[in-house]
Amino acid sequence: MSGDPTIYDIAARAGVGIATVSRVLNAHPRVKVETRDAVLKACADLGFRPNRAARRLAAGGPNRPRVAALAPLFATAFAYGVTRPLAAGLAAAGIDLVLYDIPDRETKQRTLDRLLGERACEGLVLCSMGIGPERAAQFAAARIPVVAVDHPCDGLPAATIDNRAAMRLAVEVLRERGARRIAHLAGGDALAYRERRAGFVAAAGAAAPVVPAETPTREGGAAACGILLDAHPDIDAIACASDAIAVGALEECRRRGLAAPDRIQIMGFDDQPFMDVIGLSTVRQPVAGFGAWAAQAVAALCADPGAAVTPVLLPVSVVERQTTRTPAAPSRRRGR
Amino acid sequence: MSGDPTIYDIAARAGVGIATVSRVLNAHPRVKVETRDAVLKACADLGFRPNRAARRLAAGGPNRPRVAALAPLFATAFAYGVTRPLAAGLAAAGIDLVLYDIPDRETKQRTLDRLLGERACEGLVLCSMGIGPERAAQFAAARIPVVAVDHPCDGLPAATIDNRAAMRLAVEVLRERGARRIAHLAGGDALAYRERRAGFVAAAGAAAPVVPAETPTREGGAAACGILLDAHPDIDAIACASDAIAVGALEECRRRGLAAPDRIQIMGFDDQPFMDVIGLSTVRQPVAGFGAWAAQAVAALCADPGAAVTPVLLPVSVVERQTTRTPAAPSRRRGR
DNA sequence: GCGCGCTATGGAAGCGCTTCCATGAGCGGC
DNA sequence: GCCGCTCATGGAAGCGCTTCCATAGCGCGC
Repeated sequence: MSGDPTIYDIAARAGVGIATVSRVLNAHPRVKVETRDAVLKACADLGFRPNRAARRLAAGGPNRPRVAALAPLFATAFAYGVTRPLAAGLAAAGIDLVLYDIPDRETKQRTLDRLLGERACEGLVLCSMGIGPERAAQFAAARIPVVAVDHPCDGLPAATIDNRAAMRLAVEVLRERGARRIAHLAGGDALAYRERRAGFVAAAGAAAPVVPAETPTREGGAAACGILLDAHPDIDAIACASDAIAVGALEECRRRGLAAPDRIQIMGFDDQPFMDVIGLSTVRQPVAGFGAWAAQAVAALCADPGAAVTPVLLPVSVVERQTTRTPAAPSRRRGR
Repeated sequence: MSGDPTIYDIAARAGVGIATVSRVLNAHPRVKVETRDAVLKACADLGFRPNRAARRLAAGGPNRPRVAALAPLFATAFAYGVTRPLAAGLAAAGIDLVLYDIPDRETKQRTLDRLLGERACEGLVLCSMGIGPERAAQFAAARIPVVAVDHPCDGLPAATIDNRAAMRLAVEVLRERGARRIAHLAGGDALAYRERRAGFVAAAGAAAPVVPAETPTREGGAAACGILLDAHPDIDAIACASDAIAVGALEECRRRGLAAPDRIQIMGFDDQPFMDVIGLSTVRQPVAGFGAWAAQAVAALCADPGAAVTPVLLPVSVVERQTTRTPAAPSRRRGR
């Protein structure tokens, strides 16, 4: 009786057989009320908690394959677009999807540990996050295929966008719309943000101002925009690392009386819901494409661990709205 | 060998013992390469898929309690606010959270069936959805506590808001801001939408126009708003059943050249992210309160099935922004 | 050439539960 | 008052896997 109590402990304490305990726990008829109460009391006394694994094993039932998806589900609306097609694709392949919200690094590690330790899944989708080589090796050893989305990861098949090129495109569009002094509001240390920053520097030159936002949020964007404008009042366009940052910047500009797009143009990144209402021009991410690719890739790998899954680079496009100037030509979108 | 293959089948086919099969599957060292390959080949040939439950049972390890949360995770940003505090509260109680996205009725039933059949959780949180009495009985029989949030459900402890009163409050605020002819853009058949509609009718009178949106989305809102304005051009305020509907209505009004709030006032419901940027006045839901309550309630019930959990009615407040007129008094918010 | 230690492997004992089957007790009808 | 029933219950056999322990084979040193 060291460790958690089992039905044997309950049976002993209630003075009945284990079969009876099982009947009580499963709400079978044909158990005398007093027996039932005695068992229930014993359960309560001992703090009994049936073992899920044992129940499932004994009860039989199908052993459906399961894939876990880790993502910062509620940090932005990014998961909106990714998760739906992922769930749909996996359901079509007869695979269950379990979602884990990963707000921070520590949660990520804990979740991965648990997934590995409990052998809780047959496949893994990593959204907007990477794992180290040791982790990858652990999953390989456990024969659990892993695919990544929105974040490349050494040795893992991944669907990504070319963040550098995307940011270069953003700068190009701003230039074509008449911008002369373009600045960048960068995100944090995450790979995607670093790449966007590198893309900006490549396109706008090392001399162009770059201010990192404390956090990739509206507040962070507003604060960074304030710093930027104080230091470089002549800026006439800002390419931002995310929509949230861009909205913060837009608010800060409005606060200072700088009209967009006439006095200053602003470009976001992501194209989250409602950005069209806000009128933010932005770089649109292929979120649904990420989800669909991940579903297909992980399903293939689950079915056959040796399957060849090709990494893909999904296209982005610039959606021009009210925070950039109207193009001379009639086209409203630029793809790449 | 009827049914799924087991390690015995693999062992037989590869001409080895089951212990060796297990070693291969768990990447133990000390297995000759050729033996390993033979086992792997047998696995591939037979389409072997280890049984998760058996692995966990045999491997031992902790049997952490687990709560499942069902919600339309990605329909709106509602889950943003609910899930975070829910996850945090459960983590503090040592309980794992598993999220299930429920886009439609069928998925709900399928998920509940599976949860019940696989005894996959020790507790359930229902977000924005109800279950029938038979379902509730099934969970009661399985001794799985269920709590509801944002949607009352017979016999289940729930955290809700008073949708009727909330909508009445919205109408009152609009009136105080000078509205004379107030209309309602209703949502669908969901209980919350029906109650909001009833609250509107109670406050505005049976003669006040009500147009149901085909879907509680921007598109649905815009279309319904068009119908409303065609039929009642003299409307000077719209109380909407959701923010999405309100944004659609706002867009439609702009399209028709009706300025908000001067010509027409618009009130949303929810206070989703970015509504402040859009400037939408709206009824704010206590989303974080829902999550926190659910965590505490279900944790208490898991620990002690007999625990007394009191249903709560959480307060809502009206957040006045740019789609309603500036109040004469300096206060910007009204609570209830 | 024999024994030792090491490696690769098989056998078997559970993990905690569900459930089939058997047992015993109580009970109405003849 | 005995027989055949039904009802409540206990015993034991797995569910498919991991892992401890034992065993067989083998190369090496003396």
